[in-house]
Amino acid sequence: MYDLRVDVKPIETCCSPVLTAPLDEREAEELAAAFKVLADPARLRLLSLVASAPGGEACACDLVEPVGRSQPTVSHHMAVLVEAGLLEREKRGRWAWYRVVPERLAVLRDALGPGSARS
Amino acid sequence: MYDLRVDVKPIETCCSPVLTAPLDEREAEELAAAFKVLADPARLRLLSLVASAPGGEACACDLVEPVGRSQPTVSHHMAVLVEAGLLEREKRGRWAWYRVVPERLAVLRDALGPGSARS
DNA sequence: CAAACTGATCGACGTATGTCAATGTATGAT
DNA sequence: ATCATACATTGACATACGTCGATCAGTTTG
Repeated sequence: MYDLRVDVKPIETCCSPVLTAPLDEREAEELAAAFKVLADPARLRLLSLVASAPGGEACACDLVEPVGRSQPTVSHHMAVLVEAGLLEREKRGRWAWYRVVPERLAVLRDALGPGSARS
Repeated sequence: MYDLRVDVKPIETCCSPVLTAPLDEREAEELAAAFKVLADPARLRLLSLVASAPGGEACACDLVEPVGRSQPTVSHHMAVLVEAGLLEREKRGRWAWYRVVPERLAVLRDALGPGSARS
């Protein structure tokens, strides 16, 4: 069950904070599906690799080696991240370039509660 | 593999933001394990039920029916949440009372990036 | 002590998921 | 056209995980 299109369209429309009110089953399933995407080491590493790449974008060809997985596995995870709205893919020639969608991460962060008191 | 004690002791010591620098395999595994705990609808509902309970605490006996799972399943999920440091358990007589540990959730939220600009 | 109740543990089962090798499919170069 | 490259897709496999029924353990009441 990899149909993790967690409502990628309305990027602000999701998930009241977990601590505010009891979630119903539907809300909980959506939020859980979103967190499931982040609940894998390879995907977290790929996400952070793209995020910290020069220019904010990274070529898939530069991800396979640092993440230590096979090329098909990387391709699989990138597809999951794109489908979840956390990454954008742009194909240039025979290369695939990825960029993070920070607003999407922000939605998940906000679901964990009110903004933190950062120093 | 339910050994999800994601370093429950040093509650502030975890996980540089995903977008800041590339995560190594170890960091990624820890963060992924933490998110995995949140990546289940039943656990999210239990968490939100406890969070929004009067007095900030809830008895396990009041969670089984609203979450729509069997008693053993609820007990299992509560154990996972406690082990991850997201909940505290206190046994009173034959009842088990749970309280959320907001600092723990804050750590995960911060891992998703800098504090958001809430309106 | 016996009975009742709350919650934890165990065992089993079905499904989901991460991984890779093999293969397919565009795109660019010779 | 032919070949090489970059990435996606497929198939298979092992493991992880959510779920429940049955049972166990501790506590309170009669």
